[in-house]
Amino acid sequence: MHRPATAPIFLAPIMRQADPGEVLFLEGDPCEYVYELRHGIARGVNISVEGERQITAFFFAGDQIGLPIAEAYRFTAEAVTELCFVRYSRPCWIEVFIRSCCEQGRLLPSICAEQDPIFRRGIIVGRYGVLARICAFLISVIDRLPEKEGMRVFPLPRVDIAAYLALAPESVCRGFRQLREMGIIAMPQRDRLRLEDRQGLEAIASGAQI
Amino acid sequence: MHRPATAPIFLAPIMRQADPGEVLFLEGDPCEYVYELRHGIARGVNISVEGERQITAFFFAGDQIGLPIAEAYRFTAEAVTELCFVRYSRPCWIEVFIRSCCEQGRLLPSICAEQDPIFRRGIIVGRYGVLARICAFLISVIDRLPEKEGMRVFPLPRVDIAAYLALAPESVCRGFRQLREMGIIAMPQRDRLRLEDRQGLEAIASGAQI
DNA sequence: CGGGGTCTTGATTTCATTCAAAAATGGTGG
DNA sequence: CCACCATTTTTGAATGAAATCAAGACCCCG
Repeated sequence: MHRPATAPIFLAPIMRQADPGEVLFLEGDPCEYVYELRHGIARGVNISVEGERQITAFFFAGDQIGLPIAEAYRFTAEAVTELCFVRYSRPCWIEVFIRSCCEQGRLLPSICAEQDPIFRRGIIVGRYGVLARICAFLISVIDRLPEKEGMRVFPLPRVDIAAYLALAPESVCRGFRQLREMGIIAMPQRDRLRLEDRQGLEAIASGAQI
Repeated sequence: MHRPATAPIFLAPIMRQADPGEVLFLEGDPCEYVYELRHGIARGVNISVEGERQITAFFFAGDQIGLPIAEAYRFTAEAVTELCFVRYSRPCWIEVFIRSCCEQGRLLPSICAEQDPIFRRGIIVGRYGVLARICAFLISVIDRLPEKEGMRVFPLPRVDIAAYLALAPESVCRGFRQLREMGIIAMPQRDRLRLEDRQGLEAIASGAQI
């Protein structure tokens, strides 16, 4: 299991659980804890005044989320699947952070690890075309999904993928079908996925015409 | 090195300049310097393999960009207008960063200040509709534009706005026209802008139907 | 006073959303 | 184990919005 370089420094904390849909923390709340995912998938959610819901990132086992970079959390974090996680209090996390800054002289994978998915999502959503977005999305998640009997476990609801890609759920569905018909992916069930043609996927993701 | 407590955090560095279009640093290059803008506007650019160009952020006077959060810069930085800036070497910046972490116990506006615009852009681009995106964009920049004779100086090329909003330049143009006709903004010249109806702007930005 | 670039406008085409409905899935209780 | 229901997913057809295509206007600079 992937784990950030800071993890071993912490004392073993209590392992906690969350059910699908459960909220870990709310956008705007003061950053009290940093959450470290051990198992399962979480989503970062932002809701506009008018109720438009965007998923700004998906997070996986090994990710730390809710870093106290600002005073308040910048997104709401919810469990997508059953979740196992631990959490560190803000002062405790900052202490470890600073120590590891001093020792290693670099600003830590941890900050990067939370910011990067958000950054990448911006670029994915900025692409033209349903297929390009879906492919770019798949590339960014496929390697972090657990494997089972030669297939990736892909438990993300279509609605969530749509909210992440800024598309209608129907468009997501049609996109997946097209990729199946093109022989780029296999999806025998909703939540099982296998990459058949990585090159093709990458080509479409980076804007190649079909 | 001994320094009185009242001393400015950084020693006064050399003031540098850049012309429109000039590159400050390139995506992928190792983070050698942090750039602090003193005057003018810069853009963060990401180019896909196929040449699709996205502007992932605009930066203004007071912003620090190119923070060494990862080993390499995650975007290319270019001057949009004439630019004045200073820069700090990576080790120097990190030293100040850590000290200020320790003293204040918080992770600094500085990181936030670079990440936030990128985060916000993701949300803007994730919105449906040309007008909603343009309005959300205007809200995020209008207060950072310098004022002149009762109008904001708005020197961003339409092409850049389009690359930022993931729209065609023509759509940006039509959007601005519509906002003008609705009496929400005034744009007597390309690079002059006045907000006539902030509430209206905010309403459209957050998804209100017209 | 040109001339190259950016910007704006209009007409057309393309593509994604929407609307509507059917199929699949998962969970529950008999 | 099966029938039933609620929810999610998938599919098809129609609508609508933004991209594209093609000119024309404007602006800056020499």
